[in-house]
Amino acid sequence: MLDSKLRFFLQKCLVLEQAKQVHAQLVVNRHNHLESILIHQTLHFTKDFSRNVFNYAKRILQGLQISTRKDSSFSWGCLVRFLSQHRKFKETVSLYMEMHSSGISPSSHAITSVLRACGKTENMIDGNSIHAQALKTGLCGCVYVQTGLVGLYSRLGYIDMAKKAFDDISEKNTVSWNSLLHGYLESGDFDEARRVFDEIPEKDVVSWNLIISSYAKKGDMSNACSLFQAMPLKSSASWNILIGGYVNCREMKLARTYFDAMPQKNSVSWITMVSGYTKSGEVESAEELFRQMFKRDKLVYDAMIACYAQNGKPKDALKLFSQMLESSSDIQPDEITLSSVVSAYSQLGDTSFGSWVESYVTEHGIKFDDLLVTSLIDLYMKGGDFDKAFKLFSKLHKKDTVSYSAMIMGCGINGKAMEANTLFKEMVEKKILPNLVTFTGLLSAYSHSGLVQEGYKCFNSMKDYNLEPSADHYGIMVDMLGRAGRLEEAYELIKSMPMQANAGVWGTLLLASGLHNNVEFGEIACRHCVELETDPSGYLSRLANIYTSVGRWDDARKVREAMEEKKLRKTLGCSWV
DNA sequence: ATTGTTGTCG
Repeated sequence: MLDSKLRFFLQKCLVLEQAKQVHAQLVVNRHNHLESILIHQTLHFTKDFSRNVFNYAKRILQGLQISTRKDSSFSWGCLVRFLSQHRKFKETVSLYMEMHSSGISPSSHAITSVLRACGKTENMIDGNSIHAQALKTGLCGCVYVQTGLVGLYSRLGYIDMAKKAFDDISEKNTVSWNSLLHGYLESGDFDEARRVFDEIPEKDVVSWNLIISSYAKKGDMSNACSLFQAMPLKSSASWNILIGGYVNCREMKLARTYFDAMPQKNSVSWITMVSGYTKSGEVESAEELFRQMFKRDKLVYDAMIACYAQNGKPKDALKLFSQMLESSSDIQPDEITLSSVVSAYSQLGDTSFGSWVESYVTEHGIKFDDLLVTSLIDLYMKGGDFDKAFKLFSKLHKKDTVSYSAMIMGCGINGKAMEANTLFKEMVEKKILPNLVTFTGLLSAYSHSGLVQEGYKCFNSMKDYNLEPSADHYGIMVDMLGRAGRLEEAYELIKSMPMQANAGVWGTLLLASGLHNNVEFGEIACRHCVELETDPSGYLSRLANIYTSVGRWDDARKVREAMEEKKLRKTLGCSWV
């Protein structure tokens, strides 16, 4: 009688404080066996992750004395599942291991949760041993556990093992089928995936979403779209997948069409659109959407801050960041937010923010991951704080193309050719492939140090890495040759460019011509600049200076007059070439 | 309970 009353009361138990009161009652009345249910209820009704609730539940669990093996297995399972549901995957695995070493046999809840966690963290080693434990404890007859195994092997790319686990399931449900489908898609076996999809007896919305998502990822939007139209019931995720597909193809107009047509937009829809506008550089459109958003979560802020940071608007990024800090207390920046913010500060050349981030991270228990460290390396290198940058660089768990490029780029800006060269050699030895940014850094390092021969060698070696020099790379070469006084050579290099030379490249030649008082190339360069830019006054005054420096006062005066009269560009262009 | 969609560094 009392049991059922308490049970009923426990179901109403939503908040930690209430749970504590009930717990006290249970202890007084020695209802130890109900404490497991209390743990379950408390965790079950905690929608957002709360460290307090978790610690509380764990404390009760450790204090359980007269509980049966079955009770504690159940409670541990609830706790493990709680962590997994709130995406604390590393902790999920360690809690499971703690349970295992306490001699508690796992429940099916615990096994499925920990399998999921292993899948998400790509932890095959623990995944395998958990598989073995499931076999030993006889839980491999449970569909959920078996499906969990299919999911684990699918996610980690062991499609043969996934298939084997799938075949072992006697009563396959749709989730089992979907997990297998996911496996074939993940392993890139698209034909088999399509066969599995067609074979699924009762396709649900996830089955459709999986196959549509794979078409969208391949960029095959016509198939993605026709399947989308064919599916009987669409979820928000279905729409988001389609929108995401168009975003990946830079088809922002179409993405917007579906976004506008979508009946129930969720946060993912908005973020997908904002990040799409970010990649295509349409900052105003992103802003427009951001303004329209009624409820902004952390990820939306992250997306918008990244939008500003990636599109050369660091001040706007910082403004939004401080707005985010002020807006509400439950939105807390994490390592992802901070890496965009650091990138903004880096563009402003403000190194002082680095120490703020470093203390903020330790104070708030934010993960200091390689991505955030890389953005700090960039900040310190650009600001000339090489000691800090090198220290962080050595602390990276895994050095990759981006972190090496950040280092080399910093060397380039600061004219450290030796260091850049050493870093480059190091990365080649480690088989880390350089990319266009790496070479931008290297070339500018050589250019700043006047190492023309090295620069040429480097420029020519780009094709060995299947890299096509961009206009910027040509620009650096022109700068290097120009500074060395090899203007003719620089001009020839520009003429050999496979793409149209931009105003930046010609402007570099103009600058170099001024450095060496060379009228011939100064005129050529200036003519091109005037053609390419709307406001030519800067270029014209440079040319005028060149005329002055060689004593051609008349020409200098003509150019200056023309500038003031604001004559049409065309007229100007013809008058002195 | 197990599956699908979103944000970060050069």
